[in-house]
Amino acid sequence: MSIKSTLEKVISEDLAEIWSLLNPDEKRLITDNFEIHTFKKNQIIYAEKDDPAYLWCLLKGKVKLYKDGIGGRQQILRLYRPIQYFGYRAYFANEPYVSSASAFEPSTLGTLPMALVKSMIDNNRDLAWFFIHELSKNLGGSDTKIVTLTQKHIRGRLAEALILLIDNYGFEDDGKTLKIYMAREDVANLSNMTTSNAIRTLSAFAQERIITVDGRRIKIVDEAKLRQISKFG
Amino acid sequence: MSIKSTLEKVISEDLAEIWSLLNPDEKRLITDNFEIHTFKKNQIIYAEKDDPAYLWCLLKGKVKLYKDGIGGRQQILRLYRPIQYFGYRAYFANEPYVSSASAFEPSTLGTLPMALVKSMIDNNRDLAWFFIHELSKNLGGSDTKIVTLTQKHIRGRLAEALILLIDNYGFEDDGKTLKIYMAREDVANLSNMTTSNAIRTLSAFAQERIITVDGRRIKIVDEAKLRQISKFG
DNA sequence: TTAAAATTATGCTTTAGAACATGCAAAGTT
DNA sequence: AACTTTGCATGTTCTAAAGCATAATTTTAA
Repeated sequence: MSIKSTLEKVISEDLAEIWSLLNPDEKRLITDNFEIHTFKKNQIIYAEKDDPAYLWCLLKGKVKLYKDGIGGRQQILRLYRPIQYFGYRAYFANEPYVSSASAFEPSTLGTLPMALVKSMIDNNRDLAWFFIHELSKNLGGSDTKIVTLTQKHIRGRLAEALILLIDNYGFEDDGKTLKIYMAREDVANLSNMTTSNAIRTLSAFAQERIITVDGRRIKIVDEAKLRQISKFG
Repeated sequence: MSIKSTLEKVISEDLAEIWSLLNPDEKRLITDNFEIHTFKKNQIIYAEKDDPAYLWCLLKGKVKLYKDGIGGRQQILRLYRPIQYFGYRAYFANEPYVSSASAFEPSTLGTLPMALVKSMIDNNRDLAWFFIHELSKNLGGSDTKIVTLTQKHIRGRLAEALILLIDNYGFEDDGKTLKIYMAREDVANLSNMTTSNAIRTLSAFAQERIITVDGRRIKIVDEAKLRQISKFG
């Protein structure tokens, strides 16, 4: 398939959520300015303190948004799956990025210049509402995360992280195996704990028959128990 | 002064930031639907899980946005001063409140029905941008808070909280005394620590001549040192 | 294929900060 | 004035989780 036809296919099929909000002129503007980029596993898409210039659209693969903290400790803030948009917050806030984005696995992304997005929002109230809604959802999520990450104990935080992975990436065809295969270190960075404790606590959950672990393959055996631990334990 | 003229004065003078974005019809809509409410010290304005119905505008006093966590532990998420707006996020996200708001001291607030705000955003792109900008700033702040509250040590967290108080409420005329007088428990709830540790660490800072403490009156003696502690130690 | 590096797994030690207890002092209340 | 409540201060104990060390396993590279 030619690059041109791939682009049109990608844009018309995969951008569905935003695409349906646009008129023909706007659609034209997008196809003319949309650029496809590919990233290798662990490749950085943008970094904290960079100036935001593009709206990023994840078309294929998985992306993590994270923040580097003290002593190399990293906190994963959000996970993205196709088709989701990110990278716009800092532009709207008129400030540099406060977090970084990198590809979890080989990924394909599209970009649109934020200046273009801005002018389209000016002329399309649905698009404005799309971003108001996204920002509002994310803000509620971050506010909640502040409390859970600071107040829940290790088991509760890990259980919550596993549930987040279920909700974000779902299961393989067996309906049990998590459709994401991440290093223990990333599990730790998601749950605000050290790698050692992520390993220890995963082992404990396996011993308790809540999950099974085979390398990076995690099967959820007792999701109800997991939700209970997340809520209380 | 009559209630009516007070209302007009309040609206035209104090709502400046949003007011200037509106046309005469919109201004009329606001004056007709704006309601003034007063709250006593520590009175709850709205609570987590309530359904959001109003845009709140703080006209006088101080308000804290907080979330109740585990074992009665409370995390203060944001502080408001006149003239600032809040209470709209949950409505835009189409979900119940995930946090509560209460008056720090006797306060005056105004409300506008969110349905009205929504229709005004539909017809006023500047108003849409106002909220996109606010939400984006707040989201960046919350994402940053996730990392500082989970990774910084007690002294760093307290130093950061004090700096937040400086930035939010500033100083009395002497240029040193914090213009907010909060219980040690609230200082603790702002910095993710126990009341005991807030007391201890404030005492330590006083001993080190970084601040002086006289009851709830806190004087910032060495702001540079405070910023240094916030950044590193 | 072998070597090197990274990742996973576990045991042991240390520690930051929570939990608890107690004493004072200030400020209302009767 | 006596009593009660509330908030501040400080010392002591306890524990969840970090830090460290080491080994086994897996992955990558040469």
